[in-house]
Amino acid sequence: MEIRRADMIADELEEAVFAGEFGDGDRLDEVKLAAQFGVSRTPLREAFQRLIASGLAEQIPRRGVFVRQPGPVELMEMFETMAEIEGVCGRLAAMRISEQAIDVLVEANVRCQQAIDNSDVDDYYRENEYFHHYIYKQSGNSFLEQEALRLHRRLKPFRRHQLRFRGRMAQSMAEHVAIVAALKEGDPDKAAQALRGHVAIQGEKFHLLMSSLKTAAQ
Amino acid sequence: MEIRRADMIADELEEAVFAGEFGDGDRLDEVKLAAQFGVSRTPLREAFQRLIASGLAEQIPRRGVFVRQPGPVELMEMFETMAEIEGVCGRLAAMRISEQAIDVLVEANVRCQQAIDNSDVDDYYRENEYFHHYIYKQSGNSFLEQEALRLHRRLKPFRRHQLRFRGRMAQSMAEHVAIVAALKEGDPDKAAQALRGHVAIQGEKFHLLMSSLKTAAQ
DNA sequence: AATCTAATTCTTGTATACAAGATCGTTGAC
DNA sequence: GTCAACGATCTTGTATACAAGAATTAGATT
Repeated sequence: MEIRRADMIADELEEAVFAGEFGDGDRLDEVKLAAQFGVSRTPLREAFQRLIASGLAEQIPRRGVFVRQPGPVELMEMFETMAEIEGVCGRLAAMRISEQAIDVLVEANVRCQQAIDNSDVDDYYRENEYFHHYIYKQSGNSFLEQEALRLHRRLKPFRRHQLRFRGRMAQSMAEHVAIVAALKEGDPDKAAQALRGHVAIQGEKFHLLMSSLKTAAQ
Repeated sequence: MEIRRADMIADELEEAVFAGEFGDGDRLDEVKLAAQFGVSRTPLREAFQRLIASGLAEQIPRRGVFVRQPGPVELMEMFETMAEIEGVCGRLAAMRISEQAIDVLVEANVRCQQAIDNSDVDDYYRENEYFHHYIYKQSGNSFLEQEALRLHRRLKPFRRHQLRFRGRMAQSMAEHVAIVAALKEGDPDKAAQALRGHVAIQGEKFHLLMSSLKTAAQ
């Protein structure tokens, strides 16, 4: 399907920006990157337009394209927005979720718990992601689901570190259980609140995020 | 600032898609549009990438770029998402808004009421937009604000018709008053609910939207 | 030494050229 | 008459060429 070099380059560049391979303000050098990817400038420039439209880079006419990494303030705003959007997904899901779908979430939580028992952070991470994505879907609103996925993906690199701390997985797990309970009750406000609280950056998590930012900035 | 023809073309094409000048599935013909804009294919293809990244068009490799107009289902989903996001803005604004900012909203509502008294739909529309945008800003989260503005803008062409019906402006006005009251009280849940209800498509509005869709589809 | 200026070099933005896949129409077989 | 195969034509994707604005450097002037 994806025969266009430009598309693949856009994906790779996006990945590179997410991975922090470019710092804030770095210029995306057309000729250097063209040489690196072994193509001409044309497909690169098309790829750039995608990054720009996604807010990953900024273009200054006649000067070039510069990557835009979120600073601490924007990052907090993004996390707050994510928390609120997850809350919204929970609100809608509480009204629409089926019994079978609840069972799926329960099973996902079982696998989460197993990952904790095995102290397998990567596995927990994967199951946790599945849990959240599944709730997005249960909002019954695929437009909202896509928006949630988009933001979730954008924040992924910054969320990574958060679980690797004493007690975080267990607490996160307990919150998952509360979320499922609220969904099972069909209580929209309770589900929204549970998800908001689960995702929000507060207390200890704030400091973890900030310290991870400093190491990433180097 | 905007010296790039590609940027201007992207803006114009976006506007054209919003205005419904292209139907769902219409192919964006590179050579025809290039002739129309009086440029070569290169800047056009860069502009396309922006539309694609914004979800306004879809690219099928080696086949072309096709505009993607939301159907009734997606449109309902978008309006529901808008309602929820406005609710979120209201929730946060209720916790953060200042006295002065509330005064600004009160004044905006006065102008709205004047527009109603003059039966000036366009003026009401403009003031209404200002009211909503101002609430986005009062969320104190500029990332969320931008997301809200983006979706608001996307839905603009479909919202246009809704006000042109008997009693809609008056009811909308009453809801504005209730929203400001909830914000003044500093009650997040009440503000959220008021905004959700104000924006949501329900009852009569649903039929208006659907009928406007049919006329637009021709 | 510092600064202003002019010439050179680099980089971006757009046009054009070319290669390869997709579309369409025609012909021929059944 | 239908369908399949083939060729002509069109369209896309990428490379290259060229023009113009930006950055840089060297030189002249104070």
